[in-house]
Amino acid sequence: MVTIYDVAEAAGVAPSTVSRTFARPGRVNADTAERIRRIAEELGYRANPIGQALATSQTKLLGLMVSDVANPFYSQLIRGAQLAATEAGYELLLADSRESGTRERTALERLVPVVEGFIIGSSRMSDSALRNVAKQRPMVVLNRALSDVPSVVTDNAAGIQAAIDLLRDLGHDSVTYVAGPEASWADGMRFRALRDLGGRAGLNIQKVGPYLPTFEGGLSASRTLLEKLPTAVIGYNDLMAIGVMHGFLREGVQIPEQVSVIGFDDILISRLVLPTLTTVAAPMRQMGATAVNNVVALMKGAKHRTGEASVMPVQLKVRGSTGQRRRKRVSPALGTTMVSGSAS
Amino acid sequence: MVTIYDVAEAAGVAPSTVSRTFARPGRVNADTAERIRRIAEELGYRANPIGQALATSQTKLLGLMVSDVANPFYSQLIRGAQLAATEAGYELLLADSRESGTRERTALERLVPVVEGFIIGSSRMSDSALRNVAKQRPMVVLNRALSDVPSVVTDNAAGIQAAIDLLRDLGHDSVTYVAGPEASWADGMRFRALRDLGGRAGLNIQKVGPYLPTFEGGLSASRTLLEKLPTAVIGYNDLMAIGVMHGFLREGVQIPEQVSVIGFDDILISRLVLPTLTTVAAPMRQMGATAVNNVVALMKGAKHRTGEASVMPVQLKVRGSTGQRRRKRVSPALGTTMVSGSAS
DNA sequence: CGGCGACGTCGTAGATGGTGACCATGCGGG
DNA sequence: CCCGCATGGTCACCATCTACGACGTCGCCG
Repeated sequence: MVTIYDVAEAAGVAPSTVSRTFARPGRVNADTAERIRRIAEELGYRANPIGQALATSQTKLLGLMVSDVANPFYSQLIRGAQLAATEAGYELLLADSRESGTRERTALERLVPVVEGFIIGSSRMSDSALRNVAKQRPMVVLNRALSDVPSVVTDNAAGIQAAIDLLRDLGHDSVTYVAGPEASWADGMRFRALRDLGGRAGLNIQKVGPYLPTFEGGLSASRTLLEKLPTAVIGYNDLMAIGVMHGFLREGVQIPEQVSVIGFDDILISRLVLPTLTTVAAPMRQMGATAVNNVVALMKGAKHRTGEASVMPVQLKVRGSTGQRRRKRVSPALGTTMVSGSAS
Repeated sequence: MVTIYDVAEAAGVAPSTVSRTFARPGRVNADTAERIRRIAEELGYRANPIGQALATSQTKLLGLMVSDVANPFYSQLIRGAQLAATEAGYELLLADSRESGTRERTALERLVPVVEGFIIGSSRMSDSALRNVAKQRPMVVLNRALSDVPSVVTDNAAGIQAAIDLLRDLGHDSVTYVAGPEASWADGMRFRALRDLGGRAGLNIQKVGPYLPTFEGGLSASRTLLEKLPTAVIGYNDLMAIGVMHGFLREGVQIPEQVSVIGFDDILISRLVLPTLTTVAAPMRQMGATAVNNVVALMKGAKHRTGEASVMPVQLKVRGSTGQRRRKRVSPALGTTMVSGSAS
């Protein structure tokens, strides 16, 4: 490893001068700077980020904690965060809690001293633990509202409302929610919104779960659901909704003829399965970017206004998994009907 | 931040003693160590990884470069690498080249000084550039054989052979390969294996591409393919194969009745689309773990034997996207037939 | 019983690579 | 003549590790 000392010696200047030519150009004579730069180039000098980190306590590293890297839900989010981070001159340190609050905690403990700030996507930790971590470093949480801690969330209520409107228009009068992880804030939000808004709309709301927020989780849920055979199901996320669909199809239950299914997130697969999945889409990419930009702003000293969260708009993508209610009695209060959506 | 100096002062010992109690237990009296540990605990002391890194040049960080985080192909690989890394006491620094050799290079430049070793999945850089990087740090490449540089690859030839056998058994006499990125080593391997082994088996081999190794890439490819209407298609990876299938289905081409489609990797989606995708499965998780274990071994001083690569076995998963050839003339040389596989 | 060496324990000091506050020098202008 | 500025050197500091050496104790051997 060639250091500033090597360059300094070769150039006949003091180490600090070499440091300055890179760390604060302009602070050193243009000619000398040029010469030093050339010699550094010849010697193949690269500033050692660790030395810099120790001296300036800037690692140029941002942490991103996800609950499951393999979950396609995070694909675009990570991508968006990546882009924004690179843009801001930061590298992303990715950690995976694998749906466990404990693992999340230990991973965090290793991350925190190394990164300048971080983002926690779908935390499985308690509010207080989270608040505690936030005291140590600038941080932004995703899919969770937490006073005192800046957050980026999707408009769950709006998504649920759109889903309710669609289902009512299709003649449904009851909906079963397939719950994801109990520790997930978004899960609670979605179910409560469904219960409240759905109740207000005269819908009968049921709930099964919790299940793992994966395809397998949805598959398990379908076994329970097969006994009740609801006419409409809303899943915590797309992967689960798809698991439910597969469980139904495997048993000969027709979708959307017998059961309508709606998911959350609009991951790529939702457009690839058959029937294609109706889902509440969130701008994941922007979400990741917004989160990164918010931490960076925080690191630059921006103050977080308590209770304020970035709310990302959602959009209901009506596809092939939802359709007119056909089974059993016809709902007395029938809304305006619409064609069984199979468009994208 | 509480440092060893704070602990040392509180315990009435020299800083070096505190350092030793944590860095090399046993080198300090058991009682003193106990006392220091207790005081450190009380003060909430955590060793600063950056100071440690500077002094020992051990960052406990491993780099993992992928060509696209959003590609589900990497999901299980990343997961496997994660687990193995944690197991070995390392953290994973994930970088994304977004299918660009240039981005890969610059990202690498930022990673290299920080990590102790790294893994490059599906590199888009040249062999020489790669060899150059390998000189700086222990590294393992994935899906690429490179003398002098340890690598972990899947048995592409065996996978292709299995695909060929299946297609011949189903009565096919020509196969079109849908190529992925030109810079992908695996792509070249797969096509060459298909050309050579396929030729030997009396198959007529065509090729279209290159296309992006994504769903969209496969969709584009399908537009070209629709003109030729081959009876059998092998895609560079599952995502492309699924893209091709969708392109075909959208135009009313039936799968597998009119065209058989085979992919590579066996990503989750392959089991979820309809028809389910026949594909060459690789043990991605083990691959990630093996790669990590290999770098770690390398870092510990293990010597790499030139030309030697870890070859992961593959397995052909026959599903619903392949079937008996029906269109046009019947092949003169008909192998042993087998039922149109719709099993898992 | 005295002396010497080995060993266990811990402190001192320097090293890691880079930064930045402070200071010294020299020059030009008012 | 003095002031200010541009420039570059000196040195302390960031948090931790470690080679070396000091010191005391113990045991062994003469």
